[in-house]
Amino acid sequence: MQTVTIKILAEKLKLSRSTVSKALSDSHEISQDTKNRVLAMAAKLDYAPNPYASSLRKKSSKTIAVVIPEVADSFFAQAINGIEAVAQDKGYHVLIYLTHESFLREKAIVKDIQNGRIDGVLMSLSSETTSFAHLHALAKKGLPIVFFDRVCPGIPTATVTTNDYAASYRATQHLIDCGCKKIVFLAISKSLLITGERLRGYQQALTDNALPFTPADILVCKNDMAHNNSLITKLLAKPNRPDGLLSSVEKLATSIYTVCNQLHLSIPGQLKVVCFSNLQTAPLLQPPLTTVTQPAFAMGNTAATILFKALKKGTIGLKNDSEVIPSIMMVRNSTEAIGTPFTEVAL
Amino acid sequence: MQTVTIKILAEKLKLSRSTVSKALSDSHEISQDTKNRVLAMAAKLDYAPNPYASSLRKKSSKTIAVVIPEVADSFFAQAINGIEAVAQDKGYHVLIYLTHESFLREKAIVKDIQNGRIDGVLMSLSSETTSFAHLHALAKKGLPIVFFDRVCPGIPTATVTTNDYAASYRATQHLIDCGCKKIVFLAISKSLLITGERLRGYQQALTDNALPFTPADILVCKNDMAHNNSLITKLLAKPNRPDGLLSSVEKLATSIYTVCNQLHLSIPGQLKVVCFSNLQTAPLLQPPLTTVTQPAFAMGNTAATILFKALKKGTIGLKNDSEVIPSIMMVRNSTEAIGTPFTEVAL
DNA sequence: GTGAAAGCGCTAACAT
DNA sequence: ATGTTAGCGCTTTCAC
Repeated sequence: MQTVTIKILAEKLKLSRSTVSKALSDSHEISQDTKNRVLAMAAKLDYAPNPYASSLRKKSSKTIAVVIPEVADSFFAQAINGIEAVAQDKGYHVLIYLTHESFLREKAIVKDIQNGRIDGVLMSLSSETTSFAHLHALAKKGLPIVFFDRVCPGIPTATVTTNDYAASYRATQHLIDCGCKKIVFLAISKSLLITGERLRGYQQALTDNALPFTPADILVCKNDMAHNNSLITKLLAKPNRPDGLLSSVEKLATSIYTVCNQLHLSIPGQLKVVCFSNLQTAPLLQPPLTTVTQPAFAMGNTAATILFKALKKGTIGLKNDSEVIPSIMMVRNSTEAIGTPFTEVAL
Repeated sequence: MQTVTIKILAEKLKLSRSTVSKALSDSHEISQDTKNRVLAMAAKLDYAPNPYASSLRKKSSKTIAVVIPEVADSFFAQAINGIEAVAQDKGYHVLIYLTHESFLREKAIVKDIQNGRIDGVLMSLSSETTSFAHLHALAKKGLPIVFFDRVCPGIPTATVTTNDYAASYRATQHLIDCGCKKIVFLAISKSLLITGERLRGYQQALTDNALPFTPADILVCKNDMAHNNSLITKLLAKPNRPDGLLSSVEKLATSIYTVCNQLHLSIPGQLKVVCFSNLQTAPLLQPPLTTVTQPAFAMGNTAATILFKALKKGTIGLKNDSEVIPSIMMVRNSTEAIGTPFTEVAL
C-alpha cells in the first residue's frame, strides 16, 4: 500500500510540491482556491504528513518528555493528567519515561532524550539521584526543562513545587496538638530537596514546641515494600516506639497500616499517622487517613503550561521562575478520635 | 552551539560519512581499527544520532504508542509498568495517549498516530467506543496493534485479556455463597466486550443458582464521580435495595464505600461488595474489600512482548492469537464477617 | 500566486 | 575496507 506524500498530492493536482506544502500549512501566499483543491485532495487520499520529515527539517518535534519515578502513584498519575490536558490542547505528544527511582535509569533516559527527539522536558528526580551532571549536560544543550515536585538544585530553570516546608510544619504541629510526644519522620531519600524541606518543617515544629529531636527519629526507607515493612515493624515493635508518624511519601501509608494491623497497634489510639498522599481511598481506609494532599493535577498542568509557553516563544533556556502551589491538609481519624468531623486545613 | 552530526565526525576523522555511519552501527565491513577511532571521536564530541533522520530513512522509529483510558487507575498504571519494562529492555520509546473514556479523543488520537510516527500500538478501548471504523483504518495501514483488557471486536490481531467470564462467575457465586439474594452488577459501559463477558458470568451464576435477574439489576455508571455517587445513592436508598454488589470497575469501589458511609449502611452486614480492582489499598479499607485482582503487570508485559516480537519479525499485521492470563479473587471482609481469614482464590 | 532547488541528517545501494 | 551517490518527505529561500 502506497503512503500518500506531498509529492503524490502535487502530481495529482498538477502543482508543485512547495505549493502543496504551503497550502497545507495555510500560507498567505497561496490562493484560497488552490488551498481548497489541495485540502480536498488531501482528505480524499487520506494524506497524513510524515512527522519525521517535518521534524528533521524544522528541528522541532511537537513532542515532550515526562521523566518521573513511577506511574503507579497517585501524585504522578494525577500530575500526568494535568500535563496531558495541556499537551493535547497544544497538539503535543507526550513521551513518558519511568526511572523507577533508579539513578542509573535516570541517567540512561536523560542521555537518550538529548538527541533532538524532544522539544522539552518535564521532570521529577529519582530518589537515588545525588549527582546532577547528567542534568547539567541536558540543560546545556539548550533543551527547556521544567522540574516539578522533585526539583534539581543548581540548574537555573523553572520549577513547580508545593509549600513543602509549611505543609510539613503544619502537619507536625497537628500531630503535636493531638498529643504526640515522639514523632518519627519517614522518607525514601535523604538527598531530595523536597525531603529536606519537609524535614525542615518537621524539625522546626518540634523545636517550636520544645520537643526533642534525634537523628534516630528519621526513618529512611527504600523502593522495596518488603524491606520497608520490616523497617517499620522494627520501629513500631520497640518498647519506646513513637506515638506519631509523619510520612513524606504516599506509598509508605500502605506499609504503615499493614504493619499496624499485624502488630495490633491501634490508629489513632496508640499511634497517630499523617501522610503526604494523594490517595483517592484515604477517606475510606481503616481508619480514614489524615493526609497532606498535594495539588498534583495543578502542578502538572502548570509545569506543562510554563514549558509550552517557553517553546512557543522559542526561548533558549527557561526563566528561573518558581511556582509554588499550596497543599491542603485533610484531617481525618488517623490523628483524631473516632467521631471527629473531617476538617480541611489550607496551608 | 553546533550539533554534532555524522558529517562532522567524518570530517574530523577524514573518513566518508558512510564509513562513519557503518562504523557506528558496528557493520562487519568496517575494520576494528576504524571502528575504534570513530567510537572514540563520537564519545569525545558527545555525538548523538538524530532519531528523525534515522526514522525518516529507515521508516521505523523505535517508538510505540500506548492508548488507554486513564493513567490514574491501578490497572492501567500497573499495565504501563509491564509495558515499560519490556520497552526499556528493547530500547523502544513509549508514547502515552489518554482517551479519558472519550470516543472523540480516541478517534483523534488514532488518527494522529497513523502517520508513521510509531511502529506499533498497544491499546485498550474507551468505554464510549461502539464504532470501530477508526481502528479498522489503523489496522489497514498495516500498523501492528495488540489490544489488551478492553479489546476491539472484529479486528484480526493479537489480544491479551484475563478470564473475565470465569472471574465474574466465581465472584457472583461467592456473593451467593455469602447469602446474597439480590445482586446488582455495576459497569461503566454496556458496549465493551469485557463488560459483556463479566455480565455473562454474573448472569450465568444467577441462573445456575435459580436466582432471578432483571435488566434493572444492571447499573450503568459514567466517567463522572458525582453522577455515579448519586446513581448509587438512589440504588441503595431504595427499600428493596440489593444485598450484594458486583462492580466490574475499580473506580466505583470508592463511590460505593462513600455512599455506604453516608447512608450508614454496613458492609458486609447489610451489603456485600466485590469489585474488579487492583487497588493497593483494598486490604486496608474499612472494611477490607474483596476483589477480583487482574494480572495487570503481566498483561501489559505480555502485550508488549507480543508486539515487539511482531516488530522484530517485520510481520505485516499480527497473528490472531489471544493470550488469557487468569485473575485471582481475594476474599476479604466486604463479603464475609469480620474475623474471617483472608482467602485467595485462583480462577 | 506558483515553482525550482537545496538541504535537514541519516542509511543503503553500488562502486572502487 | 572505504567512498560515492542518491534519496527518505518535508520546508524554505529565492526566483519568476
